[in-house]
Amino acid sequence: MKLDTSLLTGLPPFSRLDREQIRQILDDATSRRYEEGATIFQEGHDAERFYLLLDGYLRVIRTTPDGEQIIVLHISPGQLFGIAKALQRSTYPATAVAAAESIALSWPMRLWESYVAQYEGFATESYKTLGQRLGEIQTTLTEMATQAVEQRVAAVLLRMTNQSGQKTEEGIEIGFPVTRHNISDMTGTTLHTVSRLLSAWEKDGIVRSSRKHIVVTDPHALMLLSRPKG
DNA sequence: CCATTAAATGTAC
DNA sequence: GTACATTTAATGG
Repeated sequence: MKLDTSLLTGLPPFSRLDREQIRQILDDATSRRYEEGATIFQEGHDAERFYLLLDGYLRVIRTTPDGEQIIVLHISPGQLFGIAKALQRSTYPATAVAAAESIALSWPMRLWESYVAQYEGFATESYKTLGQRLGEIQTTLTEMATQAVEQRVAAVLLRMTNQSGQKTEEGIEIGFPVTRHNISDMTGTTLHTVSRLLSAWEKDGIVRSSRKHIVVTDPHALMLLSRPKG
């Protein structure tokens, strides 16, 4: 399939490139669709390709030695992922799973160096998003270590609405399917506690939820809940 | 305050 | 009907 150059034109890693350069990059790329729940690549496997998410949402997961899954972060459309080379790694540091049906472009990892060398701004923009992710991971870890469960869950809901929120009549809806179990993986608690919190918040008119689907109807109230005390 | 256990109810395929 | 999501109560650290 011939891909349109408008797919990449506005995106940070390619923002300083002209149409012809983008055309070349797209001709190197493979486009693929992933079902909800499909694994794009696995932690520890050889990093053969790097990716750009065009549509959908991904969960990036790490598995602890005792088999527990931690959701490290989410990837939104327009972001590069699986860029192991930027981390000086030859294997993927985490597993990427499609949280919703998704479409991603990918390139052979050997092109990474050539893009970095050849295209102005590609490296700096990529490292910028990498740095932003590290910051996000760090604040998540700090929250996990210092804040109570209720505050962590509130913070995670807010982060997901910021990353993928879509306005509806009711409020802001998280743009991909999320289960209580997913949220418990993100916050280091249990699905039961998440269920109780969401039920309580629903009664207070802060959220509205159904199966795999959450709408935040009162973001300000959640913001207050994400802060200690209260 | 929160995890665990267990049981019941919903909901999608 | 099966499988999975969600809720709720009970119990204990």
